[in-house]
Amino acid sequence: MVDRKGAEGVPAPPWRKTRKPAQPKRQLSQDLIIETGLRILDTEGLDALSMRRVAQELDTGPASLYAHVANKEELLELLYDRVLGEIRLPERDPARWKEQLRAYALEVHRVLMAHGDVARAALATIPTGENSVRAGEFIFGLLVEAGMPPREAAIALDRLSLYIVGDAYEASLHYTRMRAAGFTDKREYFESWVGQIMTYYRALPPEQFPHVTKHVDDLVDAGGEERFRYGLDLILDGIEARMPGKRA
Amino acid sequence: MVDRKGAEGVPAPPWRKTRKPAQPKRQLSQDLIIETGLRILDTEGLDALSMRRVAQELDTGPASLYAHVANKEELLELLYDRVLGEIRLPERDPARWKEQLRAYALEVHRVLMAHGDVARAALATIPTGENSVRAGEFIFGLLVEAGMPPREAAIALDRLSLYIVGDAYEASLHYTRMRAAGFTDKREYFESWVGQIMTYYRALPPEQFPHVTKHVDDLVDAGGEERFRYGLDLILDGIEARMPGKRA
DNA sequence: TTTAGTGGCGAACGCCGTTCGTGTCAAGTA
DNA sequence: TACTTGACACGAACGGCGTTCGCCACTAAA
Repeated sequence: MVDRKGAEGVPAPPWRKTRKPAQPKRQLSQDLIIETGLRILDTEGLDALSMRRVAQELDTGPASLYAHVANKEELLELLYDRVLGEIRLPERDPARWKEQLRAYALEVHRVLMAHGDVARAALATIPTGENSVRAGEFIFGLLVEAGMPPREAAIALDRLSLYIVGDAYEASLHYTRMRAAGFTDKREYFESWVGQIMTYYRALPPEQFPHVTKHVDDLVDAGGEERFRYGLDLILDGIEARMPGKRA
Repeated sequence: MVDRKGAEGVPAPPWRKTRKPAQPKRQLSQDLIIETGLRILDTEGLDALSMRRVAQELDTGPASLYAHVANKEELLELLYDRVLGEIRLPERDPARWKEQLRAYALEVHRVLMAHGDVARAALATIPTGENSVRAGEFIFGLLVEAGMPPREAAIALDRLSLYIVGDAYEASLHYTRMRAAGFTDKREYFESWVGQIMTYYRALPPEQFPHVTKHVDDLVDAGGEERFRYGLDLILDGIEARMPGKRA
């Protein structure tokens, strides 16, 4: 009551707790919470994303968040959909469905990877957000318009999504593990952790595991992007083979 | 020091706490802990699997477990490998590699599903346990002996594993969600939860989402096993197309 | 000026994983 | 037989979590 703008020049008496520094305390809102959550997710990872942490960032207590967000799970869903909002979809062209499907998959993968840990929140969710519906309409429509029976197109969409998110999820686990171990450099982490595994594999009895022991390097090599593309093409080729009108 | 066997006839003074009832207190061991953990995982799900819960089941405090298990993560890895121990592998026959690969995938999937939630622990792990190495040797050897270059076989193995575990993981999330919502019957859950989603989808503006709104039933139908097989065949066909010696 | 209503949030509840220091007892040694 | 030693067991506590309850300060209406 006493702290008014005009009094700013005079220091407040020290016994009066500065309850609210003159600033009008910017309003909480779901949007603000989401943005803050996303920032934490990007810079500190999913494990650091607690309601308390978000509240702290907003200079308040955790209880305040529950007026705008039902619970943590809902917050994660909102975060996921926010991230999905970053994917850009081209004009649909059923004649080039395979090409477009591939580009879409790579785009989603890219976006998920760009937000390190969000995939870990994603897999735990059944997508109902606006942006994920939009993406669903794109893919599903593409396949249907290319001639695939709707039921089959639905399954194909589901499998493709599972693959994309699953891969991103796995990658984010490595990322998390790396951070937990205190590494900041990918190369360092790789050499430390993966090195251990390689040593272990090499120490296995060769008569019992001839192939594994002989090709440790190939097995253990992370090579993320290449692996993702390989599996993606596996799936796309499979879909193509099942597409009616294809030589069949 | 005072409680001796000979004094058993005399009731202990009430102020002396009966520290240890005569029973020799069966020994803790890593194996016992794993079995207990697995039982909890099967009957109550991953969310109920805490160190405290395991300890309670063993009539002790959580601290006691740490003598046999480094931490919770290690316990989960051990649980996962224990479950993998249940998969049965046939004699390897490279001539029938595709058939065997398919059977293997279905077997692993079956075992993971049988232990409801274990897949949720699995995806968070880089497999180093004895049983997972054994499985790896089987698949990898099969592909290599069928003529696939080792590097490619390694990637194929990786992608296939990701798919299997990813699908089981997703299924276990539904399972968990179902339990959390208090349903015990699959049908009930399906109709309640999935029904909501269908209502939501149907309420979307048709001009913006023509395909999704028209085929809600196909999109939302869970149909787990069928979907898994569809994606599996997608992948296997893709691998076959890349197998040297195939017409190619 | 009083009142009613509402959003913000401090404090607390009951969980969690993990650690520390002590208690207990069996086996080995004198 | 008496003592020492070492390994195991574990109560208690630490610092974190998600979530709820009920009060408080404030605004808008009367």
